[in-house]
Amino acid sequence: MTSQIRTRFAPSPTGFLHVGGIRTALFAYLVAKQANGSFILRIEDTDKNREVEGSADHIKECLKTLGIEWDEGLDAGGDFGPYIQSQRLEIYKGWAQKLIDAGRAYADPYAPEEVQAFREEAQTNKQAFLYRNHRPENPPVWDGTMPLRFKSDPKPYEWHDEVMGNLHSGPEVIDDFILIKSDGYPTYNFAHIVDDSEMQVSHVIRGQEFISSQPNYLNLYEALGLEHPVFATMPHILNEEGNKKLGKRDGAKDVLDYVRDGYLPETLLSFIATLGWNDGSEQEIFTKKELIAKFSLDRVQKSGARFDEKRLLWMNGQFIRRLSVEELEKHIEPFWPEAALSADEDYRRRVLVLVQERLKTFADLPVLSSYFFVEPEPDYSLIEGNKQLKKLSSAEIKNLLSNTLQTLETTEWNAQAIQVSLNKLLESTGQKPGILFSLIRIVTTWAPFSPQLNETLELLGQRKTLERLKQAIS
RNA sequence: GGCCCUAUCGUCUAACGGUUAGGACACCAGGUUCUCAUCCUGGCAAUCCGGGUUCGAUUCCCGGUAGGGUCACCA
Repeated sequence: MTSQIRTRFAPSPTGFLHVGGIRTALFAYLVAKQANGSFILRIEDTDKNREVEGSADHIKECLKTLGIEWDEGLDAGGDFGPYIQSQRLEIYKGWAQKLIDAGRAYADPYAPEEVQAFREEAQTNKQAFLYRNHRPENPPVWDGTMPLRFKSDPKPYEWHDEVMGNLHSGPEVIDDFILIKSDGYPTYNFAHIVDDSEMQVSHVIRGQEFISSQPNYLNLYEALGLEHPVFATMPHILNEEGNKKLGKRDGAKDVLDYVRDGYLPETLLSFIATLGWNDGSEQEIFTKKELIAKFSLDRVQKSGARFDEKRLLWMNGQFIRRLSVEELEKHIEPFWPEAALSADEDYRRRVLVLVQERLKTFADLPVLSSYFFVEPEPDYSLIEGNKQLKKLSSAEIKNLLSNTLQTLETTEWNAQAIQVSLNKLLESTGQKPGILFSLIRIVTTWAPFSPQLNETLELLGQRKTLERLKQAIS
């Protein structure tokens, strides 16, 4: 008998997937993969009011984009389907009937307003609300039109959590929660336990918001006669201010937005994994392969971590620099400036090589490369704003540029020869590189920054270089 | 308010009783014959507070404080 590791990611289709959700998915994925187990994708669509059209597809796309692939569940099949909760209603009813038969579930006869009144009363008394304080003595037979509640058996619990360690609670947190709503759909509290059991999930990995209902789940597992899986609770990812969990309102972005903004999926993976986890070494950046090999739940931080975009940006630069030209070309495809699209492929590749180490995100490409493809608009503020150049008279500038023009006209056009010529110019004009090179750089690119001068000119080509010099002189 | 969880540089974190409390991001300064970026060097910067336990506490215990979660016919 093998005890296979089976983890799942079970989002509800209520909108986009932000980094917090992705991290939970990633960790569940890593736990499964490193043990040669299965990672399951299940959709928890038991709240039809909150359901957002198309979110399931979107969730799938996010996971695929980041390379978090599921072995079982949506689109992947498996022996424990269906993997969409709304298609499993009969299964939940079956389990619910068992509880009714065992006297562990009963119909909730109150009108919503009545329950609300109980709740407010508790609030007034500054107490936590417990439905079971109002448990009806002779509940009606459940006919499906009323909510079905769990008849709990309050008691203290101690349990282990792979991330949080040993946790405990008193009987006062156990309550008669709803198993099946009056619309016939099960609640998360009921459905996930049934599903995890039926799907033989070995590790339940989820966010911190469920930690306080854990004792209730434990109580239900007992009533159902089920062994509970291993639990692992992930701390929240906090917003930039660090004062609450990351959510849409804090401008939490869709993971795919980061990809659209020029971040590599690999960066996102490494960044998200190291938000609250490290392997104990001083390694800062991990590939997916390394994560699968090195990840462990017991090294996940217990406290929430803030999402630091600066670090993400740095990390993306690191990943971009590791890319081969071919990989870079593939990823950067959608980011080329308009004018580059008609340019020669080989030429574009050479531009890429030149700017690669300057890219923090792919979105930086246009600023970094446009002057290779279109004639730049002269921007004299670049000269006037330069501490050294602004001291020169326009006659002096023209003179320097004329000398440059003359020299470069007879220069063999490769980076090395260009550098030799530039060095000669330094000597003949008696100028410092800070003046001469800056000047040439500016009038040939009209950009605030560019790669090394000789390489820039080489790639720009002799014809364009000379043209731009002439234009600057006239 | 009840219950639960958490607490190391600004940020992400390392140190499972003994370290000058380490690394990374960010920031600052310098270097790489020009800019920007990269890269290199250096700098700034932390154990929430108070009690214990101990020869010795970032580490263990207790109490504060602060932050977070939860108390739905949401997940």
